[in-house]
Amino acid sequence: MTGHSATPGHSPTPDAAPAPRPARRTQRARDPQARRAALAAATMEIIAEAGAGRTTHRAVAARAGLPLGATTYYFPTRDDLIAAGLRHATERLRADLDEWAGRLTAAADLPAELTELTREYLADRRQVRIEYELCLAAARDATLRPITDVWMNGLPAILAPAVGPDAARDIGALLDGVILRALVTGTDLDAPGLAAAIRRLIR
Amino acid sequence: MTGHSATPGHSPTPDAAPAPRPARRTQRARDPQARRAALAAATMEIIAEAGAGRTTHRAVAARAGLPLGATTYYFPTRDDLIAAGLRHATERLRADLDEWAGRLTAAADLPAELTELTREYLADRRQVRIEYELCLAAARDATLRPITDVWMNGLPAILAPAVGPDAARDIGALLDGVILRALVTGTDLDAPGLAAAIRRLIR
DNA sequence: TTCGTACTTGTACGATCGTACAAGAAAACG
DNA sequence: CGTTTTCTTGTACGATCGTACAAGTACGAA
Repeated sequence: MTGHSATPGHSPTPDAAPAPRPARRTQRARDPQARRAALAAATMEIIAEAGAGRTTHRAVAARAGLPLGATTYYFPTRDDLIAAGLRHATERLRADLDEWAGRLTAAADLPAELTELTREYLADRRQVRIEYELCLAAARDATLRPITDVWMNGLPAILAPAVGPDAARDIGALLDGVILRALVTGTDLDAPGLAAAIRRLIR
Repeated sequence: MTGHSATPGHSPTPDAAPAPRPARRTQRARDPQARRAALAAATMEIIAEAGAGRTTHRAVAARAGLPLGATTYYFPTRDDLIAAGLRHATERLRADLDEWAGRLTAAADLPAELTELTREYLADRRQVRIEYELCLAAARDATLRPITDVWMNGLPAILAPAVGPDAARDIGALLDGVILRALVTGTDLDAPGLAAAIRRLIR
């Protein structure tokens, strides 16, 4: 994070001499809800790129194109900021899972369809990284655990009606591991191998 | 990381006035190799507790009971420090895996023994956290990937002779996922469920 | 023993951080 | 309309960071 580009249009000299004539200030149109969402989305991106531990108010502000004060107004502490970014990521995951539920219930060959969905999920490694960043953050900070509920139980809940609760849980764990390995090695998914493993777990 | 305890016995006033009389300085006995190892071990601990992104030279120095300059002498940049900590963690993992290999080849019931080993591995959550911290760091920085080799291929290599390469890989991924889920939820392992899943993956 | 190298330690500098806050502008409300 | 509240923005402060370095000590080679 050496030398992050300056936020355009803001104070050119942060710690300068106090100007006795403040003059007029321009503000943009207000939309607090959208602003909060934009900040959460920007935070999510920074977490994916730099990691939760290296995510700062200033980096988020620069990414969102907003002044520093905007981040601290909506998320006063760094913990607030991180939590918002992670929560935003799980909301996106929830949306993905809704699509998964639809395609899986309509699929003739469930293991094949699940494998294909995994392949598509792996296309955006940045998104995947955040999920694991969330896991690590939750492992360290128990107050974040409610956010991980979607991640932990989302897929098993979808699969359980079709394959039973035990197999659903096993497949969920298997997918977590497979995705993690693809993430670390940077390699593509071994689709036939995954489909075969899923079939074995079903029975 | 607010208010980390001061390193004992060192400079009481870091940025003080320059003393014209430096007086005598005491140094402890030298053992560069041991020092490097102690620093790597301390780094590993800090990574487990604070995360790789929040690991600093100063925190490591304080943990090791050494002056700041000791950390920057052996690991000049932060990246060097993190890499050393992660490498140290994989060396410890390698030692664990050697024990795993012995017990697994001697086991009458491989799935049961593997489940028991996993249960024991989960006893030290700090160690587990580092492994996943390593995964995330490697996912972001490709130069760290060689360090992850033990983690990725260690267990499958042990299992392959007994169950074949495909099942070995699947079981490795399943275990990664199961461990991750236990880490995040903070719950204990579902031993019977895991053993059953392993058996299904073997055939 | 002398010398050179490797190591130790304390200190320093500039950058960046979390967080706080005052001054103003928009919107909500009466 | 005026007032109150909410939001915006720029700026500031003290702490901590990565990194560099000079001065000094231990130790192996000669």
